[in-house]
Amino acid sequence: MVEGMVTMAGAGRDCSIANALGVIGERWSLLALREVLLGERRFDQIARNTGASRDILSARLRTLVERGVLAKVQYQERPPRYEYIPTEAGRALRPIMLGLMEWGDRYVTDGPGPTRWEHDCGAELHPEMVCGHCHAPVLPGTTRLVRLGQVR
Amino acid sequence: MVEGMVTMAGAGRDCSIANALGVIGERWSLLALREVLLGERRFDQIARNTGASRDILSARLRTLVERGVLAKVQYQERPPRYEYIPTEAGRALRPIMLGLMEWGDRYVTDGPGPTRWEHDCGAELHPEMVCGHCHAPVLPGTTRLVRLGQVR
DNA sequence: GGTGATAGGTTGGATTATTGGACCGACATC
DNA sequence: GATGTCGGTCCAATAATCCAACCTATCACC
Repeated sequence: MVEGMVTMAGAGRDCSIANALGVIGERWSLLALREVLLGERRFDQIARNTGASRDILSARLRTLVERGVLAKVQYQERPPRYEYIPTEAGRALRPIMLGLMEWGDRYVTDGPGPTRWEHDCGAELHPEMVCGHCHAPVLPGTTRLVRLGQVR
Repeated sequence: MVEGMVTMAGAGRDCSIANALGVIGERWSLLALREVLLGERRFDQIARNTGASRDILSARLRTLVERGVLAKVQYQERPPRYEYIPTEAGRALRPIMLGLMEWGDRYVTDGPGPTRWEHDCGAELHPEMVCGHCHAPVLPGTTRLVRLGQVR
């Protein structure tokens, strides 16, 4: 009844990746969020643009609201109409979406990427992950594991 | 028989995020990849550390190999034993995993993150997404949509 | 020779999730 | 009055997932 993904917390490594996926890892969740971040905030439009069936989308939006990724706001009375807007946590997923897009463009999608962004600097956007402190790229050899979550 | 996720390509917006999720978006796929990137490359160990059931994990690893994210390499004969190692595409997902970890630490996990990394510069790793060209942070107001995938 | 451990799965049966489509109430517009 | 929009819910059929048990093969030990 709750959500299947929740059972995931019961075993495996204690890990924020697993915890994050417990919130946004179910099918359609990220695609719904993609639409909201693109500015599509109405149920019907999100349904059309993702291809999700309406009842699953309804369930996903509900969990995303419960978990604080989206907020559901009434924008008119009579008849009551709602829109979904991203919370701070939702907006914080934007870099991850762009990272996924970059990865998909490079390793999955044939031909040029169907969606393209330009940065303020004028260049086509190809995001890169850097250390928040020294701003050097985060490459495999440049990090050291300090502490690892235990397997429960 | 193929994979449920594949049907996703049939509708919705033409989008590399959706395409990427078609490869790595199923449950357990990213957690299996997490273990491989942490250096756990044997089936039993991945099963224990993720908490996935063995048959599902077996299916997920097979798709990840088919799709070029992992490679399955025999490391001994008699009895034949295999290990899973990341391909270039798999290693390219490391920044996304770190981004997910950062997001989970901040918005989902209670208390301090269970897993922590240190960068070469000496600081605890808090990755950040920047423009690959000018190296400025990718903030919501600093990008412009040039082209958007069509809804099919 | 027998027992147990390790490795990498497969099989079966029960439980859940997902799907597409139909349907609904409250309007608004033609 | 008919049709359309919006934000969903409900339904039956299908598909995926889960867990436990089992299997094959080898090695180590006694």
